[in-house]
Amino acid sequence: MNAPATDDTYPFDPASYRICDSVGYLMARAKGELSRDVEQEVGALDITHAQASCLVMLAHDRASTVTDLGRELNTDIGSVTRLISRMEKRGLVERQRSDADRRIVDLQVTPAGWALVEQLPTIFCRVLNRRFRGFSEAEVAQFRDMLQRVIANNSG
Amino acid sequence: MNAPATDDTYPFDPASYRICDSVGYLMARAKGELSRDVEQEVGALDITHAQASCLVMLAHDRASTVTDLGRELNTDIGSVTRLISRMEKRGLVERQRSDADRRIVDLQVTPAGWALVEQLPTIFCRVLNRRFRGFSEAEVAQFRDMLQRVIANNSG
DNA sequence: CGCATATATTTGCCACGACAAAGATTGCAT
DNA sequence: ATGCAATCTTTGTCGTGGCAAATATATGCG
Repeated sequence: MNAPATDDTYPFDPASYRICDSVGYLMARAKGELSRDVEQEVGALDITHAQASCLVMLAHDRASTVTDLGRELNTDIGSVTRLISRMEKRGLVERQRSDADRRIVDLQVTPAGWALVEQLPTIFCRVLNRRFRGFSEAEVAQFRDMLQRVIANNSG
Repeated sequence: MNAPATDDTYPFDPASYRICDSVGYLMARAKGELSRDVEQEVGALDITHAQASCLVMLAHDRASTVTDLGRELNTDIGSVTRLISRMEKRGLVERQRSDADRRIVDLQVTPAGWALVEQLPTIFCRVLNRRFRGFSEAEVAQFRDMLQRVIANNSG
């Protein structure tokens, strides 16, 4: 009962494909629920999920430029530029042209930004605890591992 | 070794939160990779991932109106309206106001749409087979099950 | 030095998703 | 039958993501 249908389509076969039980569909759905939850929670702080992620990355020194943010968050740099512009307008971050390399614009989280950053881990964990209710620690670890394997399978 | 760190923050704790190994981050990342792959593949047919999903839903009779599509794909109905308009302009679907209930607009896939639909399962499976390389069937089943549990955990 | 190449950022354009408001139609309750 | 609530669709507005072009700066090479 665990035998693959055919060899070179294992384990996914177009002939028996049903979108409703496709892992792809379920991934999109689960990620959508998680995102929606976070969006709602951070909405109380008047920011979006994307803005919250950037704030955390900047605050934890995982990024200091829009290019860094694009790489870490795996999103388009042009989008990040505009996202940062919106946050700058709201006084959450500041731009500063680098003297060492004048192509670079360094980003800093303002005190107003920090006030939000401090609340984010709590919010993220609240959402995760809700969504992963019923998961043992081992299951979460296994889930994380599977996600990393999916991410790693990126060539050919 | 399976004991939770603390009771009410189990298994996610803000104090030890690091975005880089957050399951939320990994979910977003993995889904992003999967989506990007599909986007690239269906791009050859000159449609987007969202359009492909709608076509499949309509073709497999899992939806016949924009409201159906919004519910099944878990996205905003207003977005679907515009998405269908773009597809209608391209001759992939047709709108027909229902006689039985004139509020309803029934959607049909045109022959041009069907020509694309027939190629989609193959494309989806190709992407999945690439991304889930190294997964046993049991692992895929387990992954699917976990995703469904995440999706089901939606109240409080 | 002068020039090609690479890097960092910004901007334009389009597609998409969320939210809210508006318009049309239906159905139910009084 | 009238009127009100519910339902279906569309549209406006905003934030975001992907792609490509434009700009500015840096670096390396002759």
